[in-house]
Amino acid sequence: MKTYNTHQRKALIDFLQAHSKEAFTVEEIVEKMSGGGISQSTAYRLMTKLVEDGLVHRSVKGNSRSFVYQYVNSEKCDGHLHMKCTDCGKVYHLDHSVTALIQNDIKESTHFEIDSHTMLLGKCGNCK
Amino acid sequence: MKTYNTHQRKALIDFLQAHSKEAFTVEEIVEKMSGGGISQSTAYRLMTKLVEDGLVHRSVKGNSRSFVYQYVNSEKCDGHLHMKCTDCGKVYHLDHSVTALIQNDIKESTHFEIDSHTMLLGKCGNCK
DNA sequence: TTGCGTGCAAAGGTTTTGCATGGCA
DNA sequence: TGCCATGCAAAACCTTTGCACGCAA
Repeated sequence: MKTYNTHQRKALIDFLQAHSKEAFTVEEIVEKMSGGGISQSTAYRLMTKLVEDGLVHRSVKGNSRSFVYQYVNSEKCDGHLHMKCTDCGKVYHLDHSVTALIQNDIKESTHFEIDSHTMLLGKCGNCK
Repeated sequence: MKTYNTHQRKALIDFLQAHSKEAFTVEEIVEKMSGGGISQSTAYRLMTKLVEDGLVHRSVKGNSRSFVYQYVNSEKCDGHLHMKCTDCGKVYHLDHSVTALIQNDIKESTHFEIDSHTMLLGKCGNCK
């Protein structure tokens, strides 16, 4: 199955990369990309693929039954921990230094080696 | 607002407690409780309350847009983090002191408050 | 007896899909 | 030119809600 590099696909990836510190619903993406011209169904179809490819992370938005998407290239995320806000779904990256600090705390007391796929859950500064 | 201890409520909690190592969709719960006689709408309404009350944990089922529910009384798990070995699957509990250390590390650098539902992934001392 | 809880069926919101058309390689 | 991607609208899916009745306290 070939994958065409269409205008919509390029525009969507550009948008997500440019706002990689935010998490959006598909509705928001379509709205904010109104200049980029992408339909809702295409957006849904592309998001599914991007999630499968590990370029985008999907999480539940608050207590709703909709999802938010965020550009989080899993290849580039090795070596540091991530935190996900259980309210807004946004994913944050922890510094390597803090990651190392935590890994050491745990290793010293338990001999357990946490890996960086761990997603720390909680509430971010904006949602508290 | 009073809370009546109805037959349906009792039966639902009994069921979830008895299967606290499994996670179910509401559909599955209604089906498996067919003897217990609970309607889907009541099940949804009760699950919402039990999640709010911290007796039940809700998570997304795979890639679907439905949720699974599991009895995980947060009172008994609060205050410390959990680690799951990706090799043997065993879940370990971190000491309060180490938990606090980690929570502080993160809070100081990011204002993010991690909660104890977080499951730290990695390899335990036995599996390395 | 009071008023919250329940069940049914209908509504609601989000995501997926069928089909004809468009456009990349 | 061949075939995947797109857009539209309709369908599907899961969950929530309105309403009348039932039942716990």
